[in-house]
Amino acid sequence: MSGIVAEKGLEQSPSVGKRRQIRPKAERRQQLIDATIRCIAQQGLSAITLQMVTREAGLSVGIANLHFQSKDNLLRETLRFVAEEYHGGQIQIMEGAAIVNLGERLDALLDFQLGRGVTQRQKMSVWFAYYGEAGARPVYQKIVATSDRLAAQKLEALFVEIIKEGGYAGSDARELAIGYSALIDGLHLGLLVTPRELTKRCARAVARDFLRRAFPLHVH
Amino acid sequence: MSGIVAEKGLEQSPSVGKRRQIRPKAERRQQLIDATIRCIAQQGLSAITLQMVTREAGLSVGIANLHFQSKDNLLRETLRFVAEEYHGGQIQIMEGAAIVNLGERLDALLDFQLGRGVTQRQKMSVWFAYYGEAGARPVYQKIVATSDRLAAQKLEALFVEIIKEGGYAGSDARELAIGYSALIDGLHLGLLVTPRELTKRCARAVARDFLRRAFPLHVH
DNA sequence: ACTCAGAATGAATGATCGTTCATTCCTATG
DNA sequence: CATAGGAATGAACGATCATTCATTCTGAGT
Repeated sequence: MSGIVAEKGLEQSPSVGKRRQIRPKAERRQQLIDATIRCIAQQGLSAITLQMVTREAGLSVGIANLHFQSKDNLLRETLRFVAEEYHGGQIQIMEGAAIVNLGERLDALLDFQLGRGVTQRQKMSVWFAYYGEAGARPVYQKIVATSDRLAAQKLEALFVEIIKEGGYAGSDARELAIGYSALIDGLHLGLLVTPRELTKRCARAVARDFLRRAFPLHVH
Repeated sequence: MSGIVAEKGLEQSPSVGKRRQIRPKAERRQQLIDATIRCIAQQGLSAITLQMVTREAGLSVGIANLHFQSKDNLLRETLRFVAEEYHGGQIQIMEGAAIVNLGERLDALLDFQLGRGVTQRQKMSVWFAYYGEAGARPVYQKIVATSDRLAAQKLEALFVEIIKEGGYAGSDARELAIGYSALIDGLHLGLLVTPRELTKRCARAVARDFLRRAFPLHVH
């Protein structure tokens, strides 16, 4: 169903495979993290329960504390996974040698950030669920900041190249990178909270418009 | 201390005024909403408790269910209050006749949205705490959408005027309004999650840069 | 085929939460 | 001053949660 994260649909079977299976630790951890993501997206971070997560994973309640020492730790590791997946995907595009043309690289980045897929909405929910708690929990701030910083640096470096290539005078790469990142975050928020009034198509157009005003020679 | 919302500091007294007071219903409701805002900002939405809120308000536990029928309802009304305060403030600036110059009106709007004050950070926490749950709770989406729609319309109308006055060809007011709103939201997010890497001064500069590129004759 | 390290289970525990409601105590009204 | 209406209280209750751990079961190594 979801395609990207969940490779196995075995544990969903309702009343058949009751036979317990022993699997390597890393696999179980990922299985629980995936279930946590689905639960947060469907029920919210404040309503999440270990019974809920383990049932979604098709496992028993005790296993969560076996592989992650506590519920808090499971939530932290889940955030770390989502953050690294999102920022890692961006970084891969930005420093990937596959695309030489800088304008096309911008396009690829935008496609990734506002790309389609049911998964995307799931991830957005998780993303902002943690952001919402970040104000009260410095641990979340720290986890996000770690991978966020790297992506921000790569984006700034890409903008530096583009500014140099296009000869855009009076443009500050750092300021533009902060602006673009904030814009994407804000569009994600709009897609999540008011999906009726902000279509994905419109969000893409808005982001593209930002880039066009900044780098007219490279976009469109 | 906080100036805008909390007018009364009487209930903070720790061990003195134990004498119970009877106050009008509307006042108690607001008192509880204010306490809820402070608690969410400090502890997070997922950790909030009625005992926590009522203690912060200097009242007994039962009073929350007396004035709001349930905890869920208290949280909903708190979100409604914050949303209307934020969007109402914007609308007041945008349709206020006090400022005739359109460029100055933009400045005032930006000052309001990225203005200083301890209160601001408290409100941002609450704001995103609810956004984080919006994916799983359609009620929150509805509450925010109600006041958000109005502010979005007013902003678009302001941009239409500015585009007309400045003769900015090829600019879509609706698209720009969506982009500007998203940018502000994203900057708020950055200020909340990575305050070390995004100063308020920098956020202002980024937002101003966006407006300058869109309306060069009106800004700076 | 046998064994055993350790993965997996789920009933039990104690803590905490939202909600209720019998009771207490203000205060407006006469 | 006396009184009634209702605002405010907080102990009590049932539900639910995270966490523990004695027990069961698996599967790779011999």
